[in-house]
Amino acid sequence: MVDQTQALWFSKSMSKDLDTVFAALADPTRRAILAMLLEDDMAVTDVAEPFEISLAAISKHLVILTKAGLISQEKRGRVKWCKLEPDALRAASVWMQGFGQFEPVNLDAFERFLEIELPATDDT
Amino acid sequence: MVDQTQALWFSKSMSKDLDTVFAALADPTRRAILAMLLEDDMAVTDVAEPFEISLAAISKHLVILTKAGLISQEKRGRVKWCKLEPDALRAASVWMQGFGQFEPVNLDAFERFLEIELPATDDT
DNA sequence: CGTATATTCAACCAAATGGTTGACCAAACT
DNA sequence: AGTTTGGTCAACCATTTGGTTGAATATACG
Repeated sequence: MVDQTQALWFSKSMSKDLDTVFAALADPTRRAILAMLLEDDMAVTDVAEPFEISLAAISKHLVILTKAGLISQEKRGRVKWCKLEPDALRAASVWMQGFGQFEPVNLDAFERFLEIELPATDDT
Repeated sequence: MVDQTQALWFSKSMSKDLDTVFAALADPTRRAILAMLLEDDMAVTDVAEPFEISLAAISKHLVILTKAGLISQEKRGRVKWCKLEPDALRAASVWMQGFGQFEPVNLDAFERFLEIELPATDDT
């Protein structure tokens, strides 16, 4: 039933983390923003420019991405710069990789994999 | 590695795919269900058993997971069996890998895994 | 047959989401 | 100083989401 492996991905902090990260990634506008930031850091106005929605809407998206830890924002002068923080994707990536190894035989390997990878990711 | 996947992120169908997959993963109940199905196929009632919400709510979650392609459901007799479909996670994994500028934790192992698994693409 | 079991459906509800607009504040440029 | 620029805030709106309940539909069992 519920074994030790599951305790890791059911842990409260981890689960809340994954909630916000996956929810942030579920919106195409936000994924597009992340893709833009992959090329370079950008000011909020420049992030908003290619989209047809209002600047305020983009600002909200950026807040969501920031809360998910997927980007960081630093204000220099009156300009707020947005920077990709790909580390936040690691927890989600690790979680997802567990489902790739679908064969029950590989479950032990996944368990070991989690124990190695998770401590480097989440220590809040 | 980045430019190869780049075309994928912007394609409309892919984007809609990612919408539904990431949205499905954003709910802790649904992730818990996936984790349960990792161990074995299960009937809807058995999936619902450890949760405190109603069976109907679980049934809805299973519909969402099915639409995202993350599970499949097969009705045998009056029992509907739920089966994990980890292939659906692959698209999301690949998308996330594009942001893999961050120091690869163990993503090279994941890449090798992808190369092994990708040709064995089974249809639903 | 009648009844229990497995699952979904339909109607409803509260809360969250993604968007708008206009007011607002702080920094920069004349 | 006054005005433009960069960005957020607040109030609103429509839609979606995640949950409930009770009725409905199969399928199995005795």
